[in-house]
Amino acid sequence: MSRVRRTKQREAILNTILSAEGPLAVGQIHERASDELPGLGIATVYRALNLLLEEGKVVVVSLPGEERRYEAAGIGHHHHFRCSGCGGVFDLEVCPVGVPRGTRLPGGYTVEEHHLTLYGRCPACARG
Amino acid sequence: MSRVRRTKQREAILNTILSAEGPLAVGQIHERASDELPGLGIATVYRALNLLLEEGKVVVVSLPGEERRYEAAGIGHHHHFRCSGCGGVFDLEVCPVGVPRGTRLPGGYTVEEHHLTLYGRCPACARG
DNA sequence: CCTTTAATGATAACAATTTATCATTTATAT
DNA sequence: ATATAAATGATAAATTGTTATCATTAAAGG
Repeated sequence: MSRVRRTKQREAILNTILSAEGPLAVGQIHERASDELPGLGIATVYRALNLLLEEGKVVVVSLPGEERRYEAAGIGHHHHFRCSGCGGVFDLEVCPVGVPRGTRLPGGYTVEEHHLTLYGRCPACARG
Repeated sequence: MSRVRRTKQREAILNTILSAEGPLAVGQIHERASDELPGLGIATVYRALNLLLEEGKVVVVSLPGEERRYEAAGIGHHHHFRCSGCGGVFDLEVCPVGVPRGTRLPGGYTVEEHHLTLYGRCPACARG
């Protein structure tokens, strides 16, 4: 008996996420996947995202003060850049944080993880 | 003519924020200030916070995926530690981020600001 | 001590985001 | 090709967080 079916909606949604320059918000996913599949319902996007999360194919990315975004799972430790011009969020490869796991900070705080967001201008917005 | 009045509610709310170990969520502010002033309404907390923001006495702090928090203004550039044990958020003095303003990253991104959150165990939760 | 009116507390109203409902469509095993 | 039930799209409903409303309370200047 089959359980989960393969549909063009889910395919379009996953493709959108996999080909993105960084994590996307639900509205962005809906917009972009709708280009490929006009008429796509927003509820379908939410359902597909929850399924992809359960399957471990996608992870949630939260930036401070912003709505949830979604990006492909398995791209390892990385951080994000938020452009103050276009509002876009991009994956970065650099990790300029000098606090490895296990570091004990003054005050007695033991660091297990960190979350960094860089803000500034992306190349396209740099001249504007 | 007097404009803004000095009330015990606002005083309790500001005291709560000034004496906190880090930024507090609205609910926490309400709880703590209610200890000093039983019966305090949640709407009053919101109103006081908006006033304090306008006056520049308080600033908003957002951690990834969490509701807004509020802390005293004027404590300069700093970051936050979030304890995975008690859920508390604490101010840190360290800034272990090696990306000064103006840095140009590979990919052409120009950094203007950064936002760091460290996760781990606070001293009190370290043994638990 | 009065008077004025800003502030409060309770709660309804809003706004934004996510989930539930349900009739219809469609993937897929036979 | 057909039957079955998962998936979809439209929309209502539920959540969560914040603001507006309004009768009552209480700062604070005279």
